[in-house]
Amino acid sequence: MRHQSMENIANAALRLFGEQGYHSTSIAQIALAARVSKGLLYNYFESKEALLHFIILHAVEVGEALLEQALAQNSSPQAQLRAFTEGTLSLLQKDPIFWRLLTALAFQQDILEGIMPQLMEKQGTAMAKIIAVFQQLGVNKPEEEAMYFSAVMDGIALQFVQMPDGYPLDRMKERVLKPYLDQ
Amino acid sequence: MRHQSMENIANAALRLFGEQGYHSTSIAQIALAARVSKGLLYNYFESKEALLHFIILHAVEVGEALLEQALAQNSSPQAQLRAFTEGTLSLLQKDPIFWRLLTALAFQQDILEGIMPQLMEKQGTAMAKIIAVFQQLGVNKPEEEAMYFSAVMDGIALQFVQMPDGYPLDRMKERVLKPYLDQ
Amino acid sequence: MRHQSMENIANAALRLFGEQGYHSTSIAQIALAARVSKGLLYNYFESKEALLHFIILHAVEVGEALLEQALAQNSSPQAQLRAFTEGTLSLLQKDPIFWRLLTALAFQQDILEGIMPQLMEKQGTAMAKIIAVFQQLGVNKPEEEAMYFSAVMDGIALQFVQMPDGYPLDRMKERVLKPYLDQ
Amino acid sequence: MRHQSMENIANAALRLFGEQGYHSTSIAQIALAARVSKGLLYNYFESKEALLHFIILHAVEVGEALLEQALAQNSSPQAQLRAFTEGTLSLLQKDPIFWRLLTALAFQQDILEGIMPQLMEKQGTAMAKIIAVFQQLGVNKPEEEAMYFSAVMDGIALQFVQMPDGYPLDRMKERVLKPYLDQ
DNA sequence: TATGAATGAGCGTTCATTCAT
DNA sequence: TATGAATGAACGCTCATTCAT
Repeated sequence: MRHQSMENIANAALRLFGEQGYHSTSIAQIALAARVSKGLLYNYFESKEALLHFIILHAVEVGEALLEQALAQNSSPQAQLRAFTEGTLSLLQKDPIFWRLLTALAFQQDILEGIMPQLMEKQGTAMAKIIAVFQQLGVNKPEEEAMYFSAVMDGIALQFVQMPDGYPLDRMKERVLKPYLDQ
Repeated sequence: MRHQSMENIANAALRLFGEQGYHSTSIAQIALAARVSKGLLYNYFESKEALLHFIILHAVEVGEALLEQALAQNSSPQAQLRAFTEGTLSLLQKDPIFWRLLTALAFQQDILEGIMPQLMEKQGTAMAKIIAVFQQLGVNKPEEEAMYFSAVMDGIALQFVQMPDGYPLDRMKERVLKPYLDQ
Repeated sequence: MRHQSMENIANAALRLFGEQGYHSTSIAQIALAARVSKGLLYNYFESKEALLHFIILHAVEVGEALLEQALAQNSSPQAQLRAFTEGTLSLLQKDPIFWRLLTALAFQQDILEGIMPQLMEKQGTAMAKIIAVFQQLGVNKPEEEAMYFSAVMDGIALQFVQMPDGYPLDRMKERVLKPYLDQ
Repeated sequence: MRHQSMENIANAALRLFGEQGYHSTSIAQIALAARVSKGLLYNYFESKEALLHFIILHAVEVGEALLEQALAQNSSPQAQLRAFTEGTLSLLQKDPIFWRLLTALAFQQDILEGIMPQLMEKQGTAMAKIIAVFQQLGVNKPEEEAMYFSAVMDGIALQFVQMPDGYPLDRMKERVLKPYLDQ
């Protein structure tokens, strides 16, 4: 971040996008919340869409780092899978609003068009790593299992961000891991 | 449906909302696609939001009917679960754009506010029926398992609507059912 | 009135224009209140404006008739003035909403443009008759006095229609007449 | 007034509302006449209605100041009454279009709803002061006389704004005052 | 005589974006 | 670096009016 103002803007935008949705949040609101002028915002970000893309890419990088770390800090595939799962769900728990935003955005192609290629590429890379983990786990069809696993994680995230209070995240986590870590 | 025009409007709106998102679709576009005037649209729907709600509720009712049928036309819980799973995924396959719209909407509270209560109620009713199926299946913690199951289904739907071409929906289906139907 | 429907329409329009104002009343509202279709309304009246003009001219004719009668049924100018004054104020009292409409319209040239000439002519005719009464009363400058008198009547009407409840219409009436009828 | 533009807007709106009526004047027309964009208008005024209210309250304050001054700068009730009467009529003469607007508005409740309370309160305060003047004049029933006086003033204003050219405003003024100031 | 589905111009309003300062 | 006055295109929506039936 080049500047405090830039960080303020990104944070305010993140919060407001998450709370109200992208389209329902105006530049004026963001500038007000960030305590800067609308003009300044355009010094840092080319457009409203560029601001959004900046936020999204930041988030995705957090997820990448998490996966990276889970793999690096553990040697057995079991431990890696557990670390990644726990890390992901704990991110969710720490900032549900943010992940709600991301989930919501995942379905609004009108907004994502500009960064879809980058996102797809990053997702492909991550998927490859997860497949490798399942391979080492020795499951039957590692690709299919990785896909199933990531569907489950997505589903849990989806349900959790919809209803963060009272969702049994921990029990779900154990339920996800059980088939792989049992025994 | 009072008239052909009303159906045209609802269909055009569904397609455009699904393709471009709700906010990025204008009334003018819908009217154009439905080959009616903007004014006529307001003879049938009170507002853009009301038009959306109409579409959503229609969709939810289709889902309800599916569950109903799966339960009614099968007696064993195994057959019921399979029928419901297959029915759901076949709906997805038949009209991915539509279900993409629905999934996207699930995260845009600014839009849903008006019908959230109705949706929550319907969802609660459906969940109760699914829990009952798992109870009859004799699984350990039926509530938790139902939740897990619905997370998996949501995750698969989510991934499928994101990438309908090439997604191995059938293999995922078998993967979902296996733990419950395997001997 | 050619027809019951026509009367229904005119009455409904009168009431709604009076209650809500001309611009804030829609043709749809009038048709609904008159229990006819919008289409039928256009069988009887060329346009919304024509409907308004019809109502206004009707009202003005009522006023003309009142003045006529006050003059015809009384021979002394004192009795004529009293009869006209009392008649006018009793009309006000009988249907304040209607006269409020008329008063309001008197200031909306955008609406009146089409019938201004007719109204001016009728008003000139009436004024001439009132001047004649003051002449017979032997006041100093009958033209000026007639103008003053009509200003007073307008002012009272204006205040009364603004606040029909509790306005001391009778006492005002006596106050108006006193200078002319005393002794 | 924060800016020249704001003044331009208010002046243009005043003129157009007065000439064409509130409903028949569009925001586009006002912006055009004020030589600003439609958008800018909304930087200064929340809505078309708020713009109107701003104009009205400005006008009413002018009237209040006039009464205040008439009372403060004269000690005898005769002089106060004359000063107020002359001041009022000279305001009328200076800007008939503006007062025509105000008079027209007095009858359009659909528009006034938002500021009626404020207006009523101001009017009550003014009326109390006028009653006090009549009390000091020693007339028979001061309240009633004040009401009559204000009806006369309203009636004259009404007729004058309807037909500013050729209306004998001065002679009417003298006619109004005569009963009170004559010896 | 009577209907109401259908039209389309025009409305008030919003908001991402620009630019002189 | 920072402002906020100013723009203008686009939006959702209304409504007087028409016309096939």
